[in-house]
Amino acid sequence: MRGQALKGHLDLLLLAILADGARHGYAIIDELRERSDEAFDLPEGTVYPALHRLQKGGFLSSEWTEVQGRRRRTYRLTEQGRGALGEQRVAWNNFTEAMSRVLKGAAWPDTP
Amino acid sequence: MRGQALKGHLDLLLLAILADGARHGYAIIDELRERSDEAFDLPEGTVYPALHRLQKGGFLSSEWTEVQGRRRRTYRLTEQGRGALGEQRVAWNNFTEAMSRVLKGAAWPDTP
DNA sequence: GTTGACACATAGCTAAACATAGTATAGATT
DNA sequence: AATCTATACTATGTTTAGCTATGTGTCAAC
Repeated sequence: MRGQALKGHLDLLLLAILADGARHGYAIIDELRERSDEAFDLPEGTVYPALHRLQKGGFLSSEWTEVQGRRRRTYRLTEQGRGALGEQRVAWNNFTEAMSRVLKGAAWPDTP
Repeated sequence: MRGQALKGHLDLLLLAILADGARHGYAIIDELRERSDEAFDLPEGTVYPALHRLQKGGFLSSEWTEVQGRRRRTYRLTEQGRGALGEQRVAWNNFTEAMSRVLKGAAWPDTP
């Protein structure tokens, strides 16, 4: 996927993944890749800072766990995060609808 | 509409508007606002630099016209711009489909 | 003992949307 | 006459957020 498409929509993706249950960062990356059919193959440098930002904003909580010698930081949605997910879903729907209205008006270059 | 949602999708919008015929910057802003039902009310500081960027990239051509004492720079799609519009439409579809796949998996906070 | 998957962190770059301000004309309002 | 509003473009600077790059460390496999 071309790079900057998900600008501004990454938070929604992360919140949506975590709405299905608490996960650690690496697992979130995996699941994003799988659910999107490889479309979203996000680098760690994208996801980890975003998770930190969301936690700082109060949308996520986290705790350290240790699994077979490997430390993991497991994130889960807060109440506020659940609310934000709902809002961002609505915003996403509004956005795509506005996009379609604009795109619908335009002539298709490939179809005469 | 919340500001930064269209990050990375503005070019597609501009190309789509211009696919219906040549227009000058201010008219593009107007039509974007109308077609989107006020959702996209973009400031000039967003649109004009984007038009310059698209022209610099070879996707648009422009010429000065004078209408009732007011100078206008009228933009039109180049052949390359028409191609880019097609590509970006496909990319947009892929993007929204990937988003829905991720969002579909997630539990809705409002619906039990 | 080196490679590769797992798992996290962060300093710094960059692009792009946006804020802000400035220039200038035309027409309506005061 | 003066001011305001809409029209129309330009330039400068800020900010945000995704990404690159790099570093740390564990474990299993080869």
